[in-house]
Amino acid sequence: MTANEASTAYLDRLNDEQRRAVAYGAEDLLRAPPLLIIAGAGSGKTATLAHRVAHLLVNGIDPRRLLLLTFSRRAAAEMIRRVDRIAASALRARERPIGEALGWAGTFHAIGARLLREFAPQIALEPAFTIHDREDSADLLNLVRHDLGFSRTKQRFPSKGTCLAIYSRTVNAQANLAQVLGTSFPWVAMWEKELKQLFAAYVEAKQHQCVLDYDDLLLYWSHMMAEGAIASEIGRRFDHVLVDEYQDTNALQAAILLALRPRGEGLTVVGDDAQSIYSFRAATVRNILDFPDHFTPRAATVMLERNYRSTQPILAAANAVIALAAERFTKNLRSERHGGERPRLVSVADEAAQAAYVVEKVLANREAGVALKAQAVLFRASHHSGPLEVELTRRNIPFLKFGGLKFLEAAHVKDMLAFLRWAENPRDRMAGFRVIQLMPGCGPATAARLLDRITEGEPQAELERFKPPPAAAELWPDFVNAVHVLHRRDAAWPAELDVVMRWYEPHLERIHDDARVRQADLVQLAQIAAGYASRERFLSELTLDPPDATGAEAGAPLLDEDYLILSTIHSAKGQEWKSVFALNVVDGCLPSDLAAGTSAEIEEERRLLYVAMTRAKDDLHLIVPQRFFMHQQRKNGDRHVYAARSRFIPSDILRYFTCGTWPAARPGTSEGMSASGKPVDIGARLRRMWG
DNA sequence: TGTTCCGTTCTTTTT
DNA sequence: GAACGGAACA
Repeated sequence: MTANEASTAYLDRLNDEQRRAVAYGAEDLLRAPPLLIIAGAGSGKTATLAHRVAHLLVNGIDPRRLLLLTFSRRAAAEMIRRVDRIAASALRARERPIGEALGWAGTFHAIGARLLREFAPQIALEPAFTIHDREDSADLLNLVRHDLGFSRTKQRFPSKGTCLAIYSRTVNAQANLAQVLGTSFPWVAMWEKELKQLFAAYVEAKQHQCVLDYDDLLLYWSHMMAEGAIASEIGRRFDHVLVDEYQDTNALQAAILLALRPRGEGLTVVGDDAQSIYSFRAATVRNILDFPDHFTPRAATVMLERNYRSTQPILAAANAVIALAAERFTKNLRSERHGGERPRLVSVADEAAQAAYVVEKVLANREAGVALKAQAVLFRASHHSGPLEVELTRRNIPFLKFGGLKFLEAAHVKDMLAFLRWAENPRDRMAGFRVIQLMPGCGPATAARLLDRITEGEPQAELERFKPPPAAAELWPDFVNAVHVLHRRDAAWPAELDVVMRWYEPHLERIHDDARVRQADLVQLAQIAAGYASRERFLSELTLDPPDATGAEAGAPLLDEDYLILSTIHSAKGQEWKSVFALNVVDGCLPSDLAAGTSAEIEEERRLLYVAMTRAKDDLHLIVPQRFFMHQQRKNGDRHVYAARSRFIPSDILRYFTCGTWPAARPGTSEGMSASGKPVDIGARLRRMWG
């Protein structure tokens, strides 16, 4: 079908700038010059990108020749859904959803993994490689650190987590170690020589074990793109490459992209520098700023500055917050939605009162017809929602929490996955190391000894021949048997998971007192597993796209029900809700005092608050607990800390907010609810005199 | 020699 | 609340 037969009514729904972005390069869509779209919060960014994709498809671009790089799997799925809808209205007589044929949509890491498996033979890589998540990588690094004797140094050597962070930043920022230590980790700079040695040994260990970590997926891909023949083969596969959330990509990802489209033809990137919140992952705003100048002639830029999401007062407050940023590149957004109330800045006594406030307002909203799903509670760190979760559970309010992935980090889930990964790749030493130590009486030394034998000899024979410690003798045959069943692939997928589960059950009960609770997680794991075609797909995709939400009741699928959204601000990116509550808008939480080191870090925290505020459509509440609980204060132990309103909301922008305390001091005021018998908080009033 | 247990330390955000 | 390191125990 050609464009002439298709309806272009979808273009009429867009504003001028959006339409320009969507139809850019119309003269010759196969050689469209590079395009940068700067899309402010709520400016219809996703819609614009989806329209551009649909527009390309409607105009005859083959969906299989389109590469769509998104920030998360969720974003990719949403994009495909929208493209389908738009294309459907344009191509009336279509047979099946055209978006489904968009085979190449996903994160940089997921696409990298897929290309690497395919091109493995050409780059001397074992195609059955397994992928280490962050914890696995840190554990392996720790083992290597031990072997090199760095765990027994006189002065304290950086922890495994710090080592991994240094390694990761060096790789992703494409910088050298000394540079990274100097700017980001000055307190461990004296270990440069040892770190270099450690990383060399780490790389060797990974290669020996046929495992790749997250960074390797990009690093191998990038090196593969340096090989002219392979690079042009991969580049030729795609007519168009579109990248979402470009402000949160790093130097390595930019290098891959440029290698993929050296002249920029068919390249579209979308982002907003005011929403860059991933510099801790080495993302750099330079990618988006320098993009136009990478090409001759320069890439075209389209700015989307009309906000369709938030009411004018909400946007005015958000603009006021971001206007105080030290450095900005985009102008203030204009709201297309007039009327509405100013956002509320609410003082509450402590975190318990904060939870009570949220629950009360959320329920009131629901009474007024706003579904729970249309309301979200956002916070800086995953554990900030703890007291609220308790309160929601107590009052039987269902919720879904995004961010702070605890499901895959739970020991029992990791145990099961390690068993599967070890079967998939017997050289994956970390997996085997973990599994063997589940047997009673087997510690690190026994596990290492057995793994050495397995690597040297015939794995199955060595496993049978091995003389286990007395404590493990009884359970040993079952163990050997389970390993063999999986290794020989006697049971089909996902039945293999049952085999592992049957083997694991007695160990679960022996190791954990709360085995029953954990058992429920494993049932959920089995449900997830059933959705994947093979063991290999399950393992890779679970590592790269972990389930990002956890519910109140483990396992209960909440699909049709209504539920409140809880989310870290990071995980809330790209989303919107009618009502938004931001927790702990106090110094120490936002900005987090862990990120208050450099001014660049502070600026990123400011953008975080901006991102949180711009998620709201109609109704926004920023909550300021006067007192909150801190764990393990240095020397003094746990204690309550008196907090101040976030420095990102100084007095001179308070006029953009409706300020108040809750519960209200006197009945009959605008906030007046349940003031029954509460003491009048004179102190709070006095503080407000200066607020 | 290797495992388990106990006390101490530190706790962000995520592919 | 878990993760690490050292000490007691098999």
